[in-house]
Amino acid sequence: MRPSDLPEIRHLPLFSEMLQANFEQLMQGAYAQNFPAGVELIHQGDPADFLHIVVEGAVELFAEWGGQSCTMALVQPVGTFILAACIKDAPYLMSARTLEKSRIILIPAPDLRAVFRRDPEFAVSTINELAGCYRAVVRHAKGLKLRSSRERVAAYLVKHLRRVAPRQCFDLPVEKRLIASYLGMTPENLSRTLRLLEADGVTVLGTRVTVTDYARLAAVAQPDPLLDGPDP
Amino acid sequence: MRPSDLPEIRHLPLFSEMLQANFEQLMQGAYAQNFPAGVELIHQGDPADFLHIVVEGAVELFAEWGGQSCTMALVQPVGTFILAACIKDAPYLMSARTLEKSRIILIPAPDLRAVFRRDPEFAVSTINELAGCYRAVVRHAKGLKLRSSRERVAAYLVKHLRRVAPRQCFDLPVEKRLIASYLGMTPENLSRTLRLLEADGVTVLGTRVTVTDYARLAAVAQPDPLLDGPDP
DNA sequence: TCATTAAATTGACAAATATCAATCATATCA
DNA sequence: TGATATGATTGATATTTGTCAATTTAATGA
Repeated sequence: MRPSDLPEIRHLPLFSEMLQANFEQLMQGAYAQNFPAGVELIHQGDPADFLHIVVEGAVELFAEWGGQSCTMALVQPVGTFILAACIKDAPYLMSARTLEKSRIILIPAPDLRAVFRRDPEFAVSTINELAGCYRAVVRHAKGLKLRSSRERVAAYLVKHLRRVAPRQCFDLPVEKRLIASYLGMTPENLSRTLRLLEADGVTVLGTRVTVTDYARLAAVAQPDPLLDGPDP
Repeated sequence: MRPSDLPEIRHLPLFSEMLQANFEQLMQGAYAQNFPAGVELIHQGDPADFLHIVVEGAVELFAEWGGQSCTMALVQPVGTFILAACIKDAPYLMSARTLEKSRIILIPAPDLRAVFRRDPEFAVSTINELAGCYRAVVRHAKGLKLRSSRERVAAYLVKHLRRVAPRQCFDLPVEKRLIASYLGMTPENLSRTLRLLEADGVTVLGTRVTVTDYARLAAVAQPDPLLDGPDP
């Protein structure tokens, strides 16, 4: 574990409120590992051994069934994943792979479970973290069921325009095939949809997204905090 | 609050481990209410005031956007809902309505938040409850993205055959239009799909489902605990 | 730099799913 | 019990989305 990792982790909402002694103990059992891009960190169905924290790089959470695969979430620094499986001591529901060269902190699941039994502040933080994760998946499921693929794409663009940059343009954070999979559609369908959205005030050239008419795009997306998350 | 309500609630995993004193305090602020069928208990977007517990009847959680609506979950006795919104003190992501005459216990959200800060056992139970809810939605989202509607219907039947009754037949727990909405399809599509599944060892007459060839149906559904939940 | 691989795009087509309308069945209630 | 409303089913059709194949574009590494 690198000394510079600690403050970053300590500042995560999940760890910021707990007692220093407990944090130190948690970190004592933890270790860091560097992975190249494209490494499968965990495989769905395996027993949950470690809470994972992405310190550098990017990780894709994906799911497989019947020979297919789909992206479920993207974790970027500094973020944790598969907390719920660790807590329930249950098999992972999702697999995870690095999208780029990544640095991951691993905290043994039993340590985690032991500490939140002792440290009420950490328990409260865990509760808040889980509640947040739950709400994020509910929003995602709502989007899948209530919006058409065109609306999902528009909403994705609006969301990133507001979050990543308040300006008229931004770069897509990952490959389009991942975005397509995350949005529950094929790459071909995404490609065509982006082309069609040019009539609604947005142009995509490579990874560069330029919004020429926000109102028009928003009219397609109908952004809603109950589907897209809170405004900031 | 009826005296007979208490033991039932106390036996819920969420409340079974906490100190009696804290349970009593929680129940002191709580109250019960009886509702006829078809009442909207909560509306998405409203601030989260109360944790809801269904003691009798049945409640549908649904979501709305752009003039459409879809079923997200079904809560039956004895079960809780919208815990996450209460914890985060955030707007409800889903609306809820009674499907039949129902008896609901309401626990003020601030009481809830106060008690799990004091009672570590309750905090741990809350963590487990939330982790379970999270995993349930993840499984639901996986099903929506990875399975076709035919496969979702088959999986739904297999799941209920194993859960509700180990025998060859059972009754659908709710109206077909709700099942369709829950599975992310139209009632017409569900109707046709059920007819087509007759070639795969299942017959549906009204609400009665009869499975004549489990192996065949299971071959369509490819049941998987990572999508359908644990076996029991 | 070029060669090689992977991703993105495009077109033609097929399949899945939704929509609309009509009918049938079922439940509810006066 | 019969009248009425609601849900379920069915057929015809439109729309959406996926699949397959071919090509272009971009990224990567020797």
